[in-house]
Amino acid sequence: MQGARFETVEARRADLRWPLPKNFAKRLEGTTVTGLGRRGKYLLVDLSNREVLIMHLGMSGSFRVMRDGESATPGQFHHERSGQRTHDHVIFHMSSGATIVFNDPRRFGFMNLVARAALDDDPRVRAIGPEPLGNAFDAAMLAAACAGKKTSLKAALSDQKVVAGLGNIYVCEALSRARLSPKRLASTIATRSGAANERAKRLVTAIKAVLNDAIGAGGSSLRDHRRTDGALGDFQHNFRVYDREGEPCPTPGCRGTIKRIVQNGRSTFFCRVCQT
DNA sequence: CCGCGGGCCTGAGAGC
DNA sequence: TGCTCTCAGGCCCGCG
Repeated sequence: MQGARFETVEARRADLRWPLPKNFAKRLEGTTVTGLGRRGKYLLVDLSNREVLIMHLGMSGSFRVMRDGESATPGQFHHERSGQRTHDHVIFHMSSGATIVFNDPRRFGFMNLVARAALDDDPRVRAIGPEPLGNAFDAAMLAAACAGKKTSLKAALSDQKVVAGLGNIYVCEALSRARLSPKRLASTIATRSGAANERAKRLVTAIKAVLNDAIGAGGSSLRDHRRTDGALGDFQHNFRVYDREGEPCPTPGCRGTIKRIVQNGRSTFFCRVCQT
């Protein structure tokens, strides 16, 4: 997409999580992509008309990139009926010859167009916390964001204002690696004590490591996630706790069993023995 | 202000 | 076979 022009845009369904903006396809057609970026889980496409295309995958969204006449291998996708993929809601035909297909069975994803200048003032975008893989994200920064929070560590890490980009899987996995309980009060990694500082450091190290490992493995394909070439990610095979209720804890020397509990309406997987 | 529960959607899998 | 029920990678909204 970088440097290419939108030649044709197909909006096959206008009702994603929210309605697509007025004249969505027409506003995109003819513009050129001047930059591609991301903030937290928001995908940002800078356009030559000074607008930004904002996209979010929600729970089940994925992008497929095809070049020239390439088509999907039969059976490569879920949601395929008699050769036709269902839930292909938006299709970008680019001047580079690439076709980008947005597929989203549950339609919790969305797309929007806003003026570039307005984006920086958008309260939602402004509220997004630090990028976890950035150099600025360290124990002190995480501790500051957790200070005074009267909520669980699990809920704090899931809060995009505390740190950007962590979802249910990677919060569970980071807490497992850091050997911290998801039920622990978030503020207990932020008090002015050596122990709290140690916990914050361990957690930051774990967050960065799990994200780097997952990215290296192409992400976690539980159901809908695909890489842009259609291939499955592999990180689901490396989960320590997520979706592993009843299995032995993988921590060396730990005799615990992975438990599933519900926090804030979401499943949490963890080991009560080594995660304290 | 904060935290919580419900809602938005479709599909897969379990149990009967 | 087919029904009902639960659960799923996220986020917004209204309520207390």
